[in-house]
Amino acid sequence: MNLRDLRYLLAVAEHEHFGRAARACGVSQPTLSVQIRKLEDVLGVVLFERGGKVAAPTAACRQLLDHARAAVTAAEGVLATARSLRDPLAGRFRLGVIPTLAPYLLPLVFGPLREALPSLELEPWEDQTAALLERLRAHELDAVLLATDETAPDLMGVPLFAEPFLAALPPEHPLAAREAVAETDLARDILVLSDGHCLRDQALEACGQTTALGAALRASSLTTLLNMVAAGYGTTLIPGLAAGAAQDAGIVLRPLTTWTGRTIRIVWRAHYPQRPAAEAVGEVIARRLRGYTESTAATAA
Amino acid sequence: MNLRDLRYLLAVAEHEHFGRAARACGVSQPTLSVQIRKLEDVLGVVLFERGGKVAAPTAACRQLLDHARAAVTAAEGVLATARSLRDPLAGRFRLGVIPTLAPYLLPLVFGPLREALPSLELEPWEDQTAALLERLRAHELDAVLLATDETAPDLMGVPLFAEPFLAALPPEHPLAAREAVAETDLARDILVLSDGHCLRDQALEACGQTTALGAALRASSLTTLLNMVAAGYGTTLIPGLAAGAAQDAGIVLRPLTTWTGRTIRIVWRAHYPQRPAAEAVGEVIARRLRGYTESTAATAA
DNA sequence: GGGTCTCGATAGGTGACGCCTATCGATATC
DNA sequence: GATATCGATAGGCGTCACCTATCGAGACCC
Repeated sequence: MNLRDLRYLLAVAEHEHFGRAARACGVSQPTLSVQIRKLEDVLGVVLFERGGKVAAPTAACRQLLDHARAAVTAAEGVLATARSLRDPLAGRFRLGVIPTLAPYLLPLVFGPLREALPSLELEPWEDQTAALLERLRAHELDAVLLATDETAPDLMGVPLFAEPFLAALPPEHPLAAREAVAETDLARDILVLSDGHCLRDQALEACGQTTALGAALRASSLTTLLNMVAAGYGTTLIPGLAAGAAQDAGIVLRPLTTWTGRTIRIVWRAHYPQRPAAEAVGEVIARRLRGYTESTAATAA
Repeated sequence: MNLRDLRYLLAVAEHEHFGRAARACGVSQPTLSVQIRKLEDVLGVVLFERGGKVAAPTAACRQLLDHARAAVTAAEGVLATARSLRDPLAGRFRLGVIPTLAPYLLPLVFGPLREALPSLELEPWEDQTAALLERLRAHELDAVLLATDETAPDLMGVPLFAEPFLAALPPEHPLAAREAVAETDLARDILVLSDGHCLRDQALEACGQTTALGAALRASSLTTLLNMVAAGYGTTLIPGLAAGAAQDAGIVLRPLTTWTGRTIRIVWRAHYPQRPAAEAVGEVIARRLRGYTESTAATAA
């Protein structure tokens, strides 16, 4: 049994006439006769009483019509839904973003994304790199924004923009008097985020060390870290996009004497079929941040 | 797009694996790969993300699954319903019966019919011959029980039993003293049913006349007629199966000197596809009435 | 790190079947 | 009785779903 057969069944039942039903179906009358006959054989039920003025649906046929109609309607639902899903730049797009980037980047790019990709429903998800990659591989995210460089054979991605690090100092800190700060100068009293944040490792590496002040001071969020710096507990490196938040917290920012920073990439599964969507999202973000990267690079120079 | 394609779609989505889904569908893995690929082309949507450990349904695919499931379920509903309707001796059977027969025959045959054809839901419909034939031709009845002999090219039927006529007399009527009554003796004061009842014409014909007592006395039902006879307004001919009711009304019954009666037939449309059901119903009625016809014939003789 | 296994895609061949046109037989209509 | 209509049948044809065999990519494992 076939969807086509059911369509034929419905047509003949509606027109009560093989010829007209055939015309409605766009086939010849013999075709319809044969197919209905086969359907009757398959079902083991006589569907129409022929020979009178009309081809009258039998009682059995009438009992089947509702099911047949439901099947045809559902099948058309498949086609209609598929048509509405056809645009790869439409639908839900779950984007993972690391916590040291999300609060500062998303407000900048939400507007441009909505404007450039109006049918794409962006659903941000904030988590640390490892968790994001796990969810990405589990098909629970469509793409992620990362600040690390590692590659994997099952993933691919493109860099979007370079984000400089800035020295964050309490106003009364001796280094605050300088125009620019050397990373190694921060090493003495640098505060870092807790384990799992990629920014933690990057800040430590920039300062040329692998341990920082006591674990008790490890902040679990960048906001906490900024507040701790503002309170005079130490210094830190913050990503450039967080500059506004840092200044709001009463922190002095200084560029580093040699440019240091991280590169933000968008990453997706190698087999991800909606690659155009991921690339489009990345493109919008990169375009929005293009001017920013150049200006901060100029400031740091 | 095809029901088969939707079944394949559901299978792959469920197993998240082409090979296992193919085994579940009873086809080879290449078949499934090709068909899914074609379905993706038709829908314009990528359904599965291949290449990882599993063939993961895409977001678009998941949105289509409900529709696909509904279509497949409805199609299976068609098959299941058809299976339950396959027995031609099952289902609703609308049987038209003339009013001078129905009240006396149906109580006799209901039991045997239910016993012999337990899956047949008998739905009686009582009306006069012309109305019954109209409904029969309009497919609103499956068969009718008639007492007339006319045939039509679009109808067919078989005789079931012969029903004798009996003279119905008021107890004080002069003819009540005789063993048997001649039809012509009844002619003087015979009462008949109103227009449209076949029994009216048959009674008049048996008496060799075309008009009866004044139109005002024409009864619209056999029960009324019997009550009028019992009240002494005149005589009449009644069909044998109504004998019990007539005696209950206090009427004297006498056989006719020469056998006279009507033949009850079951009639259906020539193209009626459930002919076996009609024949089976007729057969049960005929068998139930076989002894009856012989015994009354003996009585009359 | 090269052999092995698994998975899905591809190639080529085959049979089934849905479709067509032409025609028939039956029935209704004039 | 001639004509028109309706559904069934016959014969031919092209598509397509299916198969087996094979490939290429990726994971796994001594």
